[in-house]
Amino acid sequence: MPELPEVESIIRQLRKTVPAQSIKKVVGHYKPIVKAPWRTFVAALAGQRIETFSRHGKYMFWQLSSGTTLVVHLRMTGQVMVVARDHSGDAHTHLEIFFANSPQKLIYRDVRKFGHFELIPTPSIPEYLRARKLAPDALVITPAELYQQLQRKKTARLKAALLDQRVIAGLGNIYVDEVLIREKRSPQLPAVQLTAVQVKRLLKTIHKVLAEAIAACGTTLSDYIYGYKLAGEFQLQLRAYGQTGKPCYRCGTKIRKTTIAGRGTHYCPKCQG
DNA sequence: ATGTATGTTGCCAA
DNA sequence: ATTGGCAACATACA
Repeated sequence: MPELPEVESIIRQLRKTVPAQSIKKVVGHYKPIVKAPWRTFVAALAGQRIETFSRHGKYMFWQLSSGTTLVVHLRMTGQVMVVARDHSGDAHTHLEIFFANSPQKLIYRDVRKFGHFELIPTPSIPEYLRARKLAPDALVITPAELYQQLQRKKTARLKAALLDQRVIAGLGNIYVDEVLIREKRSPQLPAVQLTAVQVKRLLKTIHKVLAEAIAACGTTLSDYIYGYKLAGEFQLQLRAYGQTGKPCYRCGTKIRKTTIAGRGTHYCPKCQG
């Protein structure tokens, strides 16, 4: 579910709401969410404060006072939220983090259990990104870098290339479709065919769409940020994703849906060829 | 009811 | 080396 704008919205909310106190207790209801042995995880968190929250693409980094960082990836359905200490979780609540002297707790909920928590030394964050071959974040990457990555693609279509986190980090299925319809660019186009000038314009559109989505607190339905007073209102501005059969905002042609690289792809057959 | 789709990513094999 | 397919899991909806 969460792409760059959603993760950014969540991080901003966490900065405002996660207690500054040290962690008092960690409870696991479904421990495989955590990559480390459970005892190791509990020992690493106990007594630490979560000092900073940062993001690269869809990865979150929660920096602990001890010099360890918690890498959190929500995959499709992960949710983190701060709720009352006595809030009773449902069957999908897998982790609970309690703080000293705080009426609040931080919980992790994930219907599909794809998300995960990892423990790494804070100084090795760059190494972690390198090991995953993660491209620069979509808000940071330069036109030249994006062009270079797209040029390396032999046959991949633009849609598939933009979903590839080793090309540009942070875009997912929703925002790629939203960017391409605004750019009047076919998702089927071989990525390698874009010129440097076209890539520069494409990146501008990427920045614009992401900025608008962040301003709207993301797209995904209210529940992704359940517990917060944030709705995720970018869905009101969707022009392609989920709009199958509806008129294109630009020319009125009906939006079509197809499959590219295994992903549902929404596009205007007239504007986007 | 049975099959299909769902925002992600890593692993597999062609 | 690249790329597409599938699995990990649970739910909603034709």
